[in-house]
Amino acid sequence: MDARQARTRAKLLEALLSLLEREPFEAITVRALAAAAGVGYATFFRHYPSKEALLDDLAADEIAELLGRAMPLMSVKDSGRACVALFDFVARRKALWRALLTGGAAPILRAQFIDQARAIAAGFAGPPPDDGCPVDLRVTFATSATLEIIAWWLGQDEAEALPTERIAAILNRLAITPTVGQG
Amino acid sequence: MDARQARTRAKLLEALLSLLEREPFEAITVRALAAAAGVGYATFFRHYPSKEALLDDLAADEIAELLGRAMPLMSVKDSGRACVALFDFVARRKALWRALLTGGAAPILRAQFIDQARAIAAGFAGPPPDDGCPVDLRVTFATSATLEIIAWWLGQDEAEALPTERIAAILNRLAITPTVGQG
DNA sequence: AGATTTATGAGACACTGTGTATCACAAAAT
DNA sequence: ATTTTGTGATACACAGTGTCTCATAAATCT
Repeated sequence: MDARQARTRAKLLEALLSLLEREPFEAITVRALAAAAGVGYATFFRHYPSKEALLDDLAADEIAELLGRAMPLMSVKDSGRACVALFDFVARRKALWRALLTGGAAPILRAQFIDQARAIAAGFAGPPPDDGCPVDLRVTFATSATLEIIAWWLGQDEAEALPTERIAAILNRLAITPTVGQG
Repeated sequence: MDARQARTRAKLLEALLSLLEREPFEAITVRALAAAAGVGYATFFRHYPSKEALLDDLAADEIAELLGRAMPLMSVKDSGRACVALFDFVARRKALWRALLTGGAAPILRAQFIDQARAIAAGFAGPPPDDGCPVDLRVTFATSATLEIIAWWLGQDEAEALPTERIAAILNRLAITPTVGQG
């Protein structure tokens, strides 16, 4: 009887996704979540030990897909293109990412996403420059710029489109160059 | 009878500071806090409506002092110097800032600090460039680089000193220049 | 189809943490 | 010395988590 289990889990994931469009993660109680999924309260704990575990499950899917899209671009020496890929990906579930990345909502997942973005940036930034700085500021910049632009965009109206190509050009010029500064 | 009240509040602030060195903000219960301060549980609520209010109080002091130090430097067109001022300030209470800025510990205060740092950076960055990018990436970079370096340093041993002058030079060259890129 | 697993729904329960109210006591102020 | 006011201790209502039990419905197997 795996079909029923899978269906219940799908209902729970869907319910969380739906509730996240209206309220932050912390404000969602397991009872409300179960009710929204049309599932018994105790049933929830038969599938996930806690609310966070459900979020992790959701995030794992999301991040796995993110990796699948960004990875093929990591060999290309074009940071802007990878950022555009990130934008495109996030755009597909704008409401979800708004809930996840803005506000002090879900620091767990936000930290996960930042780590992921950092790893991607580091991947195609290559070895760090020997400029005496303890952290690779090129990676710092690529990551923070990407996140900041996404955050800005998440706050805009639905209609607003990202000026992705222009941003890509700026990032390519600024952030990921063989050496920091005038290169 | 103001002296007693002030003393109690001081005890509470001190206790929070002390507890933050051992556990994240969320893990600290009001009961433990009151006990650590040698104060009755209900007494806490006579001074602060919630745990967050106490944190806000602590943050307000901290940020006010931060402003007093960084403000005088905002007219100077030297981002590195302001960053060094930030470093020096954070260094005075390393344990506190480690608890506040690292991990997913206290997103509220972390967000406050980031906003503050952003405002400072924007102050001496001047008007944003008209490069079509919706956010001022110079500010983004100055803020994130400063935070990242601080975060790195907070993870180091006590003895480790920040290479402030070198970082200042890098920041001056990279981030806050009249126009983005090759200037 | 009928018997047997197995997931589910409903509700009760213990536990923890928050925030409020009460009362007696101690420390100030007059 | 008396009044005022902050404090400590305790009890309480409330909300949310995670566990448990039991009857029921669904899926699997013969």
